[in-house]
Amino acid sequence: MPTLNEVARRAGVTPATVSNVLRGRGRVGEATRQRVLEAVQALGYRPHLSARALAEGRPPTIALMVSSIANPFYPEFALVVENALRRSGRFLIICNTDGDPQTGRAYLEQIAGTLSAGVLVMNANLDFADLRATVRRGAPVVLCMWERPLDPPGLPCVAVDFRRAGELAAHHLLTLGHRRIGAIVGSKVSGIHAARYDGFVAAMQAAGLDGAGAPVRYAPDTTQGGYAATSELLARHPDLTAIFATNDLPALGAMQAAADLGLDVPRELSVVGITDIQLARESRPALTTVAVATTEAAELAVELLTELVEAPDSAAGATARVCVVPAPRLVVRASTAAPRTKG
Amino acid sequence: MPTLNEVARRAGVTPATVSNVLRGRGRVGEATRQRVLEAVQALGYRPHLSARALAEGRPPTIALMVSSIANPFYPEFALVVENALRRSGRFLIICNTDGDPQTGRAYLEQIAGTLSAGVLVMNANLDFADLRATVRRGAPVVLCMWERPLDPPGLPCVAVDFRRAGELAAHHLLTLGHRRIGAIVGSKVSGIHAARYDGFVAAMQAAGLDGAGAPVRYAPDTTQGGYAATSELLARHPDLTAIFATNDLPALGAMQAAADLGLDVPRELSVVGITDIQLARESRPALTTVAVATTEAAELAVELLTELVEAPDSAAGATARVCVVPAPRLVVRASTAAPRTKG
DNA sequence: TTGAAAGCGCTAACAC
DNA sequence: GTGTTAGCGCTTTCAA
Repeated sequence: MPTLNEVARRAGVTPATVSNVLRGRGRVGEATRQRVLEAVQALGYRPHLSARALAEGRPPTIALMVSSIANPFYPEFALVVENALRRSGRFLIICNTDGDPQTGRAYLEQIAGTLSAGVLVMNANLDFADLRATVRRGAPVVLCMWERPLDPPGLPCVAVDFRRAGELAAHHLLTLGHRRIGAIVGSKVSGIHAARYDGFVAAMQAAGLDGAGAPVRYAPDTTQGGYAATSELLARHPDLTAIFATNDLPALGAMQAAADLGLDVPRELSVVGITDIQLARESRPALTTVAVATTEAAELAVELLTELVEAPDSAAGATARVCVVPAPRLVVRASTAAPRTKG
Repeated sequence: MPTLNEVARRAGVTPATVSNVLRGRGRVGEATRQRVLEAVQALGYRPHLSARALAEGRPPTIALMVSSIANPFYPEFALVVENALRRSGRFLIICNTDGDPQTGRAYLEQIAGTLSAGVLVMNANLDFADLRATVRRGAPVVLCMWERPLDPPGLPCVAVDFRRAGELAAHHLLTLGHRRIGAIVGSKVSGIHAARYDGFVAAMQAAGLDGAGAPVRYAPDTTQGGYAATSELLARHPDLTAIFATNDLPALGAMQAAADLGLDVPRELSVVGITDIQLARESRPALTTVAVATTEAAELAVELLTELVEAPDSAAGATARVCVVPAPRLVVRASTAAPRTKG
């Protein structure tokens, strides 16, 4: 592969000039400019990105940390991220942590700052201490889809009001007339779905019900998790008329469980989720859910990170800016309906 | 961030020695070894991957080209790829081509050889000429999931016998007693699903039916595509008792169309797909499909590419090795059954 | 407007 | 065993 030097030689100029031409820096005479361009063309020259990364002090690369890219939510997000990065001439490294903080730390230590200029963090179960260390090492970190806008994490983040999302979902069920509602909370209590559940509880209480006392199960954030949780809930509380799930995947699992139990959704059981992933539209019955602004969040996250990466690095860490995306909104589909009149 | 040099200074040795210690090359005295390790520890040193890439002449990175990571098949594949790479200390760059050869070429030209040591190609609609140019530039290319083992593409590849998969799927329907079967072929005729359709036609003919004459629709490789194609097929040929789709996504779309038409699957319409993606298990009814060895293919692809990347580069391009994964196998679930007796 | 030169952080011969 | 010396290909002052 031809190098800058070879191009320079061929054009009868120095490497510095070629560099200037290629990146539009510094003044270059139109004649030399042309000669350089021709040489580039003739040789099929492409800049060596690793060399450039070294010289510039930062790679054209961003890392996206996820627990598993196979979770149906992540690819939708990653797609937008990749597009946004591509537009700015950057590239995307996918880091699967397998939900293991150790793996996450290993990734951060290896590539942050040396192979990736910055880090985008989805729900990857990372230690905040590791993230802060990463920032100290000079690689900005942005948290994507932070759940509680009012309770900033001390790191730059894009926040989504998931508490509100929980409220909206619960409120929808209540409005339909449901009173005996079971809740499925993805990941552990202290986990990131707490805000969504808080919203549910609040909406229930606002309706004069004992929200915190409603049947609840904590389950892995998967269809299987939702399936198992629903089976249990229904076994223990056969009178439930609706299921509130903090995420779409468990909600989809709830619908499967209902189907396997011979329960008609929504006639005999209503199900509502949160997020509005692609699958929610495609399931039968289609899932009623609360849509969050995924695309906007992804774009904001990239924008924010890009800014930090390019910032004169002092200002970067100090800011810890919080961007809030548009409010979640209810999307009514076919998985919810008024409860059957008893009898 | 501390550099090799600083570590060396602190340990009272030269950079070369530190390098040797860190990568276990060359002989180093146990005492110095310890001192170096301590210095590394104390300073929190991590190698600068971009610098190393430059010096070694190749980055620790592999590019995976896909048309869109949001296609449910890719993340499953990418997950395995990432894991395999991680085990060998490499990193994964995701390149979405949006199905556009131009975008694909731009990616290849930019990163192949300079930011990624090699390229893994899924069905990303790339020009073969561009791929060959990439190889010439020194970046090995491996085609993942090549469809026709008997018809190698002239590039190293991992092949899956999709023709056989098509046969298996069709044969299953025929065995159940179906005779009026509609086919949905993902992507265009000349496209990569041709082998699967060939298998279908062959199986039909073997059963004494006019395979090539069976109702067929070409559709985008998506649920929507399958939905639309099924609606059309059923409108035109109300007597169809089964749908054969060359991929799971369109098959899932077919089931949705059936549901929306009030047709019971499998009682009134059987549906079979190919691939066995996660969703196939999770749909209701669960999809009968032909499983291909995705995991094995992903691992083989990484293995093959790694070999080529590390090869003394002359031998690399010449080989064009073809690895074949285990044969596809039928997975019977709930979306297929014997056709209803007429009347 | 262009050139010369120093260096980014690391590796790899080869010499001691 | 350990040090010396050259780069890898590019960017970026600073001079000319």
